[in-house]
Amino acid sequence: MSDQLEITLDRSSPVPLYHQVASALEQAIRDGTLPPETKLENEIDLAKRFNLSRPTMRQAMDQLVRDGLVVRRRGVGTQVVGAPVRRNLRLSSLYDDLQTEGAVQRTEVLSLERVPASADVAERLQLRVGEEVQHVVRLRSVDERPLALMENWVPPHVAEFSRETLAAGGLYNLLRTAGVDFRMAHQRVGADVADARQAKLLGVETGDPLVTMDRTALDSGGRAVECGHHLYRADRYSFDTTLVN
Amino acid sequence: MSDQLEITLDRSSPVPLYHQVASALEQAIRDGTLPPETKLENEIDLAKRFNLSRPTMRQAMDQLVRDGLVVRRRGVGTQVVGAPVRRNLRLSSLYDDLQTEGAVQRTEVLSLERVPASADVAERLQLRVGEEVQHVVRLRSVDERPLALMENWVPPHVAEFSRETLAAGGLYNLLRTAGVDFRMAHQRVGADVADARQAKLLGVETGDPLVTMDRTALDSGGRAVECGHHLYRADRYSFDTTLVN
DNA sequence: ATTGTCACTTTGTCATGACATTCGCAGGTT
DNA sequence: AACCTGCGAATGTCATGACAAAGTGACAAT
Repeated sequence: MSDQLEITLDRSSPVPLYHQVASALEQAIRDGTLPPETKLENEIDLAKRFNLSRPTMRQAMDQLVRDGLVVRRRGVGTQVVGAPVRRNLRLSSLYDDLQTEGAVQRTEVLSLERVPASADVAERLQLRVGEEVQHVVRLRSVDERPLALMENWVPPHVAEFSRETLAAGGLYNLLRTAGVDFRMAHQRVGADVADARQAKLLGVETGDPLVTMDRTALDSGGRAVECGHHLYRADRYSFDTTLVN
Repeated sequence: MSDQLEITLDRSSPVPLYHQVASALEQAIRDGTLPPETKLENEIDLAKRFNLSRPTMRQAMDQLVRDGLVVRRRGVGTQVVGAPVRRNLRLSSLYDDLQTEGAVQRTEVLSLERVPASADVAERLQLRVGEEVQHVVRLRSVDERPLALMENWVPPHVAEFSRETLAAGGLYNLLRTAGVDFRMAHQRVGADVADARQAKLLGVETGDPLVTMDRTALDSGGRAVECGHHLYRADRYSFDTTLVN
């Protein structure tokens, strides 16, 4: 019921107050300071406690709700969810995801060339069929074990890159430093089985299951700047999501 | 740039204003009234036009951003995204998803029994291992072609059901009428290959790829009320998501 | 014992006002 | 011609205030 949370807010920081509060609460929930089923104080009192207005407090709670950490009920209050929460999918690309988990990863560029856009790629990137695009195939390994076979297409007017820069920083980082700022991605997850070539590269047997992911990334102008078709070893990767009403 | 949108708001309706506006705009975008790349009016003027306050207008825009329909840039404005947008994943269960698309579907209950909870199920439903749960296996077909093999577990204290009610309305509808109100679900999507039994039921060959989905649904109290392990034919089903910064 | 009513609490919705931050552009300076 | 500066425009953040709707529990009436 009551919580002796110690949250210090920095009003001069460029990071918004609602985000500071939400992050602090998220951490408190994840590290057990606020155990599952805990009933939080009401919004008004919480806002008062942190010297915030209620809209700001609500904005923080909204974020927690969207991330699947708490549940709100009108007339009742806000509770920490009962089931353990997995970390959610983000628009950060696999590279960041793994890096933050402290794993040692390596990316090998298998191929980098300019090709005419296929009908599928042209449609996803809003180009004309046959227009030239950069095509890169990479193999990503974690702890020296292959994990993902990634195929991506980028229009030349978005950015140009080389094998070296690609292997070093990950595609998204590279594009970001080239001035592209991602805002959004549409993503489709499915399944397939490995053919002989894919199996050899990924270190599995032909016919083993693979998770497929097709992603189209959009920049802040709403234009498609990159699309990709990725294959993951099904025994070592899956996609988590939280759905909220 | 300018838009001659005809949106009529019903201030006496129980559905919130921001939702009315967001739905109207979403439809305008999907049906082409607001084509891709269109620059919307600024928030202030839009709010004025609909006789709304700016926070309410912003709340509507927020929803469009989360659904991946528009992109906002500070100092610039709001644009409809350039790439075609697929409809997003919702907490509605497959039954509703397909029903709204007008397909003819049939659900066959293959098995319905009470079993002791396995370690995995117990953890997902926050029960003790060995505690009794209802276990149901269903085969869902669309247009007489099998699509999904679904295995679900529900604690007895949540709801009781029979083969008839299950086949009729879908699991989520059934639980809803039993007084359960879903708020949230955690979901993991992966891949596997069909074994002989699964292949026979789904009408594919042994070794064909399947999309796997493990979902745990929570009610408004944040307690787990249902979990499931589903298998979908990879050639006929996949999961779409929109990721937003 | 059941039902209905009422008060209270808490979240949901909406309005108004203010200032900060960022982007794009025009115009002037070097 | 290139660079810098300042201005306007648009979204981002935050505060205050108010009422609505829904759940909970106590109490009274049937």
